[in-house]
Amino acid sequence: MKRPTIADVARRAGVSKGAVSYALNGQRGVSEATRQRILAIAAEIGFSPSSAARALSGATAKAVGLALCRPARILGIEPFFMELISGVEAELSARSYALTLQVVADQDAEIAVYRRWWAERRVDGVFVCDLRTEDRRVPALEELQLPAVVIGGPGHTGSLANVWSDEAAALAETVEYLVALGHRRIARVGGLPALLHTEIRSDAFTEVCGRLGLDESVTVWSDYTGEEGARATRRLLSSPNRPTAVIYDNDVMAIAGLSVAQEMGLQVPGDLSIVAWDDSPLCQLVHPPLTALGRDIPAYGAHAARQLLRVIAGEPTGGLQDETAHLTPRGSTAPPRVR
Amino acid sequence: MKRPTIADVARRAGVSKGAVSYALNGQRGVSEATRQRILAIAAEIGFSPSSAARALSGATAKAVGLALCRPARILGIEPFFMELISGVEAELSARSYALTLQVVADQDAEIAVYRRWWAERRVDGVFVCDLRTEDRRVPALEELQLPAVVIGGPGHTGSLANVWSDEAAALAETVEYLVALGHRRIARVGGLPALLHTEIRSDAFTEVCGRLGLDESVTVWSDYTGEEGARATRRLLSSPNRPTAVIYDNDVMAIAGLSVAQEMGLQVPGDLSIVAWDDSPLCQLVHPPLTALGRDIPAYGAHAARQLLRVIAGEPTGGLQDETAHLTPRGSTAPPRVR
DNA sequence: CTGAAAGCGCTTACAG
DNA sequence: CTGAAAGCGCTTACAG
Repeated sequence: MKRPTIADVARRAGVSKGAVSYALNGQRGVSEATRQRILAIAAEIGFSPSSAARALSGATAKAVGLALCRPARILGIEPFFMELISGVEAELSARSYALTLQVVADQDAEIAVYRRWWAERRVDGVFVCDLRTEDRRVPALEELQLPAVVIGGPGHTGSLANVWSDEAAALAETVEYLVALGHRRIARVGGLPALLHTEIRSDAFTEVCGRLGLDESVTVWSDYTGEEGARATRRLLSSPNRPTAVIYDNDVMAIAGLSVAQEMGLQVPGDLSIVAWDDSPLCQLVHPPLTALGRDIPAYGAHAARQLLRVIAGEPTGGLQDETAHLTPRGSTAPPRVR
Repeated sequence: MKRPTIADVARRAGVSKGAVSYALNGQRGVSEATRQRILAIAAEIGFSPSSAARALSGATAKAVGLALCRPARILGIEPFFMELISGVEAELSARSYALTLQVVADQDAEIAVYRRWWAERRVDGVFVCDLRTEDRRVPALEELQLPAVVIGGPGHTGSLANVWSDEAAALAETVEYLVALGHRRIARVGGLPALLHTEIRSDAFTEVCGRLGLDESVTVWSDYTGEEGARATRRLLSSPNRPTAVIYDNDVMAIAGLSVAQEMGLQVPGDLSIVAWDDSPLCQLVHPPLTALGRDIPAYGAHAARQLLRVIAGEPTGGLQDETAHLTPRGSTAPPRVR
């Protein structure tokens, strides 16, 4: 089946190829009546302009890129990324932009992908996830002048636009809630320490614990996997002065932690309260359902996409603060049982 | 920063653009020494051929498409898709192919996306997921002559190539294992009935239960969500002659089912054995860990990608059978407690 | 083995 | 408001 070209449309409409181009792109240069006739013919013969030809003529590629730097099993189990992608996609496809996805092994590979995409003119811009405090991707993208939006922050984004959520405030709210329930020994199982948002949460945890005089608070580090979350929980619950509440940096580790508590014969929430960051349907699958910090991740992705299209269009764009995660109390938190 | 073009490389190397093209694409027409010199210069100035120009010149777009027809929250919670994508991606990027992702609302929208991709020459081929018994996408793709690989089957794929796994055998093995443990009343919580693989599993379930004389077997339908899985489980466990074992069509429903059993005061596995399809890290997060049917999903994706590249290359390609899921017994299955 | 040239299908100044 | 034409950066027959 031969694909229709702009020449086919022009011939049928009895106009020049230029006129068809103007009509399709909503440019002035054709009368409204002609435009309508051209659009009708294009629809009739199923014409869509070749993205290659369009990109080559200096117009945009109508595609943006997302590189993900996580192993397959983590990508699979974390609902976060797929929800983010869904939201990004919804916004992009409404504007006829395609999303190009690439899984990379490390930052160097990711930067190489950006360079290739740029050289190939394959994308008009990119999203940057999992920002680090010293992130080499930021200067690399600045040097390429490839439009980019960082999904994260605030801070450490150089001259790049970003969308972010106030993680410090969400963490403080959580600790205050646990203290209000009567907890004093609160632990936190953190995610990868190299990630900026982990650092932001850690600093906030230290700050709020200091402010509230919780001198037995402790943070242990993990990597977002269930295995590590379970191990960290075992360590915490084996200490002589074990915590009465644990805040986990993601849902997967929280569920693993719940399982460990049950395995060690502890009642949740009687002996141990559990809070999960990243509220997802997973949190309501377990028994008891987990108290969790959640926000609308597809919307976050949609906002990032809108922001990136703005950068690509050359509009002035800076940082955009998204909603702060809110706490949904469920069965996994309660006042500590007196021992 | 100006992007280097093939002309820049040609000028530096003192050869024609054609020679550079031949050198880059491994074609005959340049001496080996010249080829090496050209490649070195290309690497030095960071040249990658414009994908747009390349696609326009009749070469391939070096991109393939994947349309996903599931709502955001299901995509997020099912590890299957992200693991599949990881595997697809690994294979594609090794061959310098990009993956274009689009989330669609229904089959009509998906077909429209295929038509647009085809008209735009945006992709060289596509993957088809979630095959149905009467699937309109198959004739649509045949008509477009857009290279495609169905991830699913066997059967109902028309003239399209496919990769598939023997779900019937895996189901039979599971039922036989439960019967060997002493179970006679086995129930199944199925996924969406419109999907071919659900039908294949259902037919296999009926067949094996008939063969083994399990006349109290029952299947209830669900939609892969935890909510529906929980509801189906409540219904099953409330019946006077409740099953002693339940097989779930995905991990999420199985975890929800475990939670419902615990909530109803039943011991797992003493009062109820549970088997999950789609073994994923989730199955090991809960207590007890779930006996599950698993296989290597990233590898499945990689095989699908290799198959699609073969179709694109015009090589003869038919159906490719992937490994059959195998049962990993864990703590959620045991002989039924005598009542 | 190498070079000059046509052509892919668009967009966009430039004339009319 | 419309048409003819150049040009984007490649690939690939066609001559030499």
